[in-house]
Amino acid sequence: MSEPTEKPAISNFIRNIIDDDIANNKWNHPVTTRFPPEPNGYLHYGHAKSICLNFGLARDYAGVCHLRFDDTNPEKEEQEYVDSIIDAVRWLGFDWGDKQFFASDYFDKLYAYAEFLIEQGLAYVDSQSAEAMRENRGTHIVAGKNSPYRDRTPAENLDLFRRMKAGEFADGAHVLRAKIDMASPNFNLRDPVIYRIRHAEHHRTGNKWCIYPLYDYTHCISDALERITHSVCTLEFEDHRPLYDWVLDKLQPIIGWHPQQIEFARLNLTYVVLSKRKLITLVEGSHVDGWDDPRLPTLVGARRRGFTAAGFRLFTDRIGVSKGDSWIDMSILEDCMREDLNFTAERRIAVINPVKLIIDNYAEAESEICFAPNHPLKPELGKREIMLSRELWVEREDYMETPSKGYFRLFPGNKVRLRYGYVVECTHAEYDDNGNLSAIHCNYLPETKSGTAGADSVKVKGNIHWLSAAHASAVEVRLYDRLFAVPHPGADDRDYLLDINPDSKQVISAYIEPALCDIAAEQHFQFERNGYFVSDRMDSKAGAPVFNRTVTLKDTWVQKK
RNA sequence: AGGGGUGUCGCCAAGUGGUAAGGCACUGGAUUUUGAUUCCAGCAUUCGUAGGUUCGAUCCCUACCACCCCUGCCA
Repeated sequence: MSEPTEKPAISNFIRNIIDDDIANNKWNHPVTTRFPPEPNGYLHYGHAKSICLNFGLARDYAGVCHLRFDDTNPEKEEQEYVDSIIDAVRWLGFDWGDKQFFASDYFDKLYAYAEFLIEQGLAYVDSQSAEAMRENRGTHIVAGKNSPYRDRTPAENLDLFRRMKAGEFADGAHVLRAKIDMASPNFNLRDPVIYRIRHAEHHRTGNKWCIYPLYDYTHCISDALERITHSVCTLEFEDHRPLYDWVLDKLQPIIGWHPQQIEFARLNLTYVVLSKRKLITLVEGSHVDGWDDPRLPTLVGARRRGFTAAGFRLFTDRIGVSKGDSWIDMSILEDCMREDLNFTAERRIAVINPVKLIIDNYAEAESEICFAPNHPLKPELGKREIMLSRELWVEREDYMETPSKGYFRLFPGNKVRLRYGYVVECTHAEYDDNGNLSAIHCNYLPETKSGTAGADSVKVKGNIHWLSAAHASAVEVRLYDRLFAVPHPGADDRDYLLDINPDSKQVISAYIEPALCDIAAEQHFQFERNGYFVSDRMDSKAGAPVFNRTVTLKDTWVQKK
């Protein structure tokens, strides 16, 4: 077994473009990408794809990837989100050195370039109302109408624009528009607004500005100023590329750099929702326990769930990148987490759904030590001691009064191994007044202790985990499952809230090895035969960890049933 | 007077005028004190459909079909 490494990347359309550019020495500049979030919310799995893609490209081509906050909308953006985004990208394992920028860093330049466009007759101040502008924009089949203000002179525009900046006008009184083509079949070119008046405090520039540039104008210029070579964004910006190119073409004389915008298909994942609007509803409607709920597809949630950065990187490589709309099944992500955790996580024992197993021929007062390896793939991690005694906790699912075909665990007359301990033969079980299983009885075979010469003298198929009832500790464990019960929540205009999986969170008390009580927060373990768990980084307390189930182990037995 | 994209195995995804990579899933079989892991083998005569060009087409041409995106002073 070797460490799961991220394989050499296979060809994709973005790499092909970069390879060509390098072959042609197009840039004479290191490959430079950027991850450009707007700090107005929490990052989710979809962002992880973009982050791994952009930073991965920079890493593979020995270039750099900038982290740039697209903070041009003062009404929505907050420092809190900036901080959480920084945490998330770092957590995913990437580093951007001093290449951290804000679009708001460029407000002065953006403004100066706007004056340049006005002077060139390429932008004008429009004083129509928002409604009038919408009406005059036209439709799919009708060309837009020119604004009555479209022919203002550069001098008049300059004067108005400067007064907009000076705060002489109310919000919405005027906008600055690029003068392109109101009849263009591409709406983005029907004289797009590039500046609007907003008397609002900005999280970084405070009250310095009351006019703010819009995305299409800001993004391309920010890219160019940072000498980005490949500006990778999602498909819905394909229609914006002509505008991206228009702005940079017009500004070529003063900026002299023109990155290539490349669009890829955003991530679609089954069994979750990724739209910001829906995530907000889930949080505000208390369908989940906040933005870092382990069931939510946010990165803060993923981290609490026990998902790992390496797992996300593996996932990104595994799903590839293309321009085709596609749906990735949640099982792919879960499997990536298993693959990482299988190598990474130490093994421990926990009994999640306990029932007593009584070894009738084991002396009541007695107990003994058994040894369990901490990681079957890494013997260098050593072994730990586990106490065995007469009364044990085992999983309810490990007993069947009348076994179904192929079942090879506990049932009367059958032998199984108590993992790392003895082979026992099941004799009978007890039931309470309600008919529920209350205890299982067995006898052990003293010569079969694991690690002794006679260990293999009796061959058994079944192998179950257990904990000494007298020694085990009880802790809170949260069993998480997929948030939605169907692959495509809300498909066919159904209310997606109706598709929520009612059993996505189960809080239970489970038994664990006593030493586990002292572990630190955010430690990953495989609870043998149960799955991967992590000590919750928010709710664990000294001596009293809380465990979150990250993902179960693959189980071909339940599949067969 | 609409425009921009995408269609290759169940799910992703390479490829490209010379006869369909890879991964995941799945199915066998081996190993296994986790029904896990690991290992080995199998898994598209076919590339949305129909025509055309060509010795040869998934690739070029034509038409058609399906799906996604676009009329914020959001990003």
